[in-house]
Amino acid sequence: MTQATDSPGGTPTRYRKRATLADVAADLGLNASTVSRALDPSRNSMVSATTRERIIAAAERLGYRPDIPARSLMTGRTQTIVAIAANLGNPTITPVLHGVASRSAIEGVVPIIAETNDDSEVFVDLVDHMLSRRVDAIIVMGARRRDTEAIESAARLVPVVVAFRPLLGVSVPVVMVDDRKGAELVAAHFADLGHEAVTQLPGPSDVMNFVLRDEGFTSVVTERGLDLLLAPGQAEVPTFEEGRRLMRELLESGNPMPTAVFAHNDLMAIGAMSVLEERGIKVPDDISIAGYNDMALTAFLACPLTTVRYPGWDVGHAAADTAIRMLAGEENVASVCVEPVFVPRASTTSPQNDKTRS
Amino acid sequence: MTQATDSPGGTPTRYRKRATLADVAADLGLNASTVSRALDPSRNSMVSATTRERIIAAAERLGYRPDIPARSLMTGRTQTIVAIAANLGNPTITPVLHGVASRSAIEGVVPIIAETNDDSEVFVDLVDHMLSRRVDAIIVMGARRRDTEAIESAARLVPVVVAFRPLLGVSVPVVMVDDRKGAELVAAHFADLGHEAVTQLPGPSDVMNFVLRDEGFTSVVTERGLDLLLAPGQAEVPTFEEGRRLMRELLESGNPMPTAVFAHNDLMAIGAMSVLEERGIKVPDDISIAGYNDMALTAFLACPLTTVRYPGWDVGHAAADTAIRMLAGEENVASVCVEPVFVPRASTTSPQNDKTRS
DNA sequence: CTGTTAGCGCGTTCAA
DNA sequence: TTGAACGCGCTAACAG
Repeated sequence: MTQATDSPGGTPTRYRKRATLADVAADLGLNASTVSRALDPSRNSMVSATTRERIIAAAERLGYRPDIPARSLMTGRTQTIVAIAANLGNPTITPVLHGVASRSAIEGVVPIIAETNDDSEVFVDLVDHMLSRRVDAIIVMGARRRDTEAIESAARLVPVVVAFRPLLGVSVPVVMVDDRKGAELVAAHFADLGHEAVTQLPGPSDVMNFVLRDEGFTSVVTERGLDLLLAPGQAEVPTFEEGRRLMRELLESGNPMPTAVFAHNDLMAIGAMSVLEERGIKVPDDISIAGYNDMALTAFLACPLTTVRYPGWDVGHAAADTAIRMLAGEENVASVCVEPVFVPRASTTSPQNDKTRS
Repeated sequence: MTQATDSPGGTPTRYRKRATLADVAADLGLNASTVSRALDPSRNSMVSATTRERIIAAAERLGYRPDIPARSLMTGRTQTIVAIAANLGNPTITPVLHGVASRSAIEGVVPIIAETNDDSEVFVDLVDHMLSRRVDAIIVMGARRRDTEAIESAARLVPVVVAFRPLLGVSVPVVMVDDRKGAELVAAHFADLGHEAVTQLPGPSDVMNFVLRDEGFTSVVTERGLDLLLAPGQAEVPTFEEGRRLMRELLESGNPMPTAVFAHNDLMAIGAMSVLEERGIKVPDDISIAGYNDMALTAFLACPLTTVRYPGWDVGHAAADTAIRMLAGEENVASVCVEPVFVPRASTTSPQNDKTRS
């Protein structure tokens, strides 16, 4: 069986050719148009009940399947939207994709999921490729500031929605969580617990989420009269490793130590805690730590993490909904802002004593 | 701006029409075929260098993008493969998708990611839909036993690869991790630690992974002469909640208690540990727990989890590679089996005393 | 109700 | 080296 025999000389065709409308029509001595009409729910009333049934039976028998790319050539729609993420390894993205898929399914639209690895060059190529595929709409979930131009450019051809990572000053609808509010809740929590010197481990400032978290945290900390100690730097990428690095730098800076630290996401928080544990510094007794996102399992860590729940599913659902409404021709579709939820756990408590080292 | 004005009565066309080959050709007083040739790297040698450059410049200027669906009508290829997962919420799937994307990118193939929610009806519909979209290949990552027929049927039309969740007796290549081996390593670890009475919290038996884990664990436990206590039942779905349920049932069964438990995945293991903690039973002192998959963060749990690393990226990469090779016409493409890695952590230790309750 | 014709955008084939 | 004609599978528009 090393040689296929069904085509004399060329590439062996091991796969069955699919039946077309013409095949079904020929089988019944009908015209392809009639078959097309009989098989389309919105037009099958133009076909007599008897021939319609014959057609349906024949289509079934011959294993007919509509050819969506061919159809899209006429209709201009591919029934496809694409969600472009920065990194599928980010657990926070999963519920967002889930929400997108859920809303799309209702419309018979299929989401394509693509990944940029946070590389702007990849982003531009990917958008270009997706336009070539004639996707009906694009949901940009991995935007950085420098991607604005590419987004505006794509938005002249198809509906584009920015979600997950917001972007300011962009002319397309944005679906986001109120990260400023989420960070404000963390700061208020620190203040309520009686902390007086706090700091943050900031994420990269070209991702708007982290800018908003910074702003929200800073504003409430200032308002409540706490000391906002200088951050030890900024993460290049918001990962476990970078959380470790920033916490190490904080400890080794020789600056006054805070009694509470807001890490801009859970992974960084966990990285920070791992450094503290290595050095015998107790969380939350010696230092309180809060994260952001409420990743899976943060409730089951050695020290369950105080964090802010990121309602990813809702974001994805709203993003797909927005795209689909634009696709339907709705004008001036509004941006959407979803509320985060503060989740206090064991990693934060009142300051135990004044061993703030100088 | 509530009314678009560029089309008299119909739907407002707010989006720019894309340029076609014919547009570029007309702009230059050339024929579309020439433009087509000039823009295809494999045929542009048939065009004089000067006109080629004029064409490339004009295409750029007019914003020409190839229309992939239209092209697929001629070539029969859509440059698309689909990965069908049971549940994107499963963190173990993410690296697999990552691997698929990574291998596909090399080929210019774009992976579509779809989700069945472990519903066989959805699975069948989805496969049907993807065949309608003329995807070039299908990677089935969420197969249950009852899906075999649908898989075989699809495999007559396009290359199909089963991955992640293996399926036995299927005529298509399977890319899997040696779960039997992984479970054997867990059992051997228990035996080496001196445990004498062990059991497992099994996942659903219509997912082959769990059958293999059961077989591997059972065989080594028997071989090494340990008591294999009756499992408290079987999880409907391999989740945190089901892990809790099984552990509760084990504790309340009145049967002799094991000193070590193998949960068929990490989520179930963590669920089980949460029940033990509630009841004041210490892990690993009173009871050892092992999981499977090495999910993110399992190293940072209250009690870091002994587990088996699931090399998801490799599985995804190999699955895409297999699909692409089939697509290239390669015959009798072989199945692939990737080796798991045992990861001992703090949740397992030697039995501390004989407080096995009767 | 059904058939005919045309064309979506592209690549292929044959001619020039 | 370039052009013209055709057809992929489908739907839209018009005839009958």
